[in-house]
Amino acid sequence: MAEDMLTQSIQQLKNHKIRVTPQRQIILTYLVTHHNHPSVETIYQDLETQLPNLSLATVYNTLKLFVDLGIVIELQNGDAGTHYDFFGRPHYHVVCENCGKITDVFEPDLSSVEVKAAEISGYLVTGHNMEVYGLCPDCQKALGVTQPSDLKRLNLNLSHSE
Amino acid sequence: MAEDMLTQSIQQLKNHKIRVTPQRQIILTYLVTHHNHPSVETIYQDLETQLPNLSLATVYNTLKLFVDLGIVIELQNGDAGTHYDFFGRPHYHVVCENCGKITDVFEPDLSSVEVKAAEISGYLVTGHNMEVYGLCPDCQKALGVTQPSDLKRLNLNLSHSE
DNA sequence: GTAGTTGCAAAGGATTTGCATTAAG
DNA sequence: CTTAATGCAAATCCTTTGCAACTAC
Repeated sequence: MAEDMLTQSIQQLKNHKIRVTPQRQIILTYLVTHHNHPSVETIYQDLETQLPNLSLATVYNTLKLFVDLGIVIELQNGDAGTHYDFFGRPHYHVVCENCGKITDVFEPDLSSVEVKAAEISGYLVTGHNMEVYGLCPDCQKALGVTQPSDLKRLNLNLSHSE
Repeated sequence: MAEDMLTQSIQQLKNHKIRVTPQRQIILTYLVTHHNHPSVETIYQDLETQLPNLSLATVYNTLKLFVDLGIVIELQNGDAGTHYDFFGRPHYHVVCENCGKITDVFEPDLSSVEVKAAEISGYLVTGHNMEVYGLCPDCQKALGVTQPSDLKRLNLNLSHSE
């Protein structure tokens, strides 16, 4: 399964006549096997044992390449940098506005929204990115928030909280 | 209508005991009356006649404040900086991957996705942000692309184009 | 062999911060 | 008055770039 995704993505590189370097294979493998929505820095640190001379610039370049190919998508969670996620199956994300945690959600399918958006806007639609914001279960407990009205008590930098 | 939105947003500042300074009023008015999805730099330049001593830092601070209050949302379009949009009525955006243009779409309502995401993830959901990617009508013409299969001919940095 | 990639360091650019000054309530 | 907000400049941090050395094909 993860193997398939990896093989398929490498084939995609070959189709585009993009060289399959060890760096690209290792970063790709990392992304296929980790669902932790890593930042560039996280990927860089996690791979330093496997690739001692790996350059941050290479991580940046490689991720940009993967994003352009549609293999990987970019995410923001309110922290400083950009996070990345292998996009083998369409899904979207729920982001915790308190701790920045990102959770995958595979339902419902939002392709109908793409169709509708194309009709209304006249764009030739190629994809989408959905982010839902909220408080993750852990932060709800930690903050003593269990219903929407509790949010008003908080002086957090929570967006969308009226 | 635009007046209402402005009054309502200013009331929101007062409710939060946030001072209603001329800078905040002018930036808010700008956002309520412009649907051009401006960057910080654009806002800064457009307001320099009205507020000769306006500081870029104030624009940044003010926008961050408005985002935290949920009055305004942030958008990325692939260009360098962040863009902003007054969020008086829920809507989402279609972004051109070639020229960066951003178009508002007010249908369909996606609140049901929030509900579903909350059920699945256990988050207390407060909002969402949907971005649909594609080629705007102008860029379709300019590039001679009229159907999805034409995208394969392009060597552009288009994400999601396989 | 040769064009595309890498690693490194330096450069670039968006955003934030510190602090004295100003002004909202 | 009191405290938050502003403006300015410097600082910070993420990301990109230039270029010589290297390597996938």
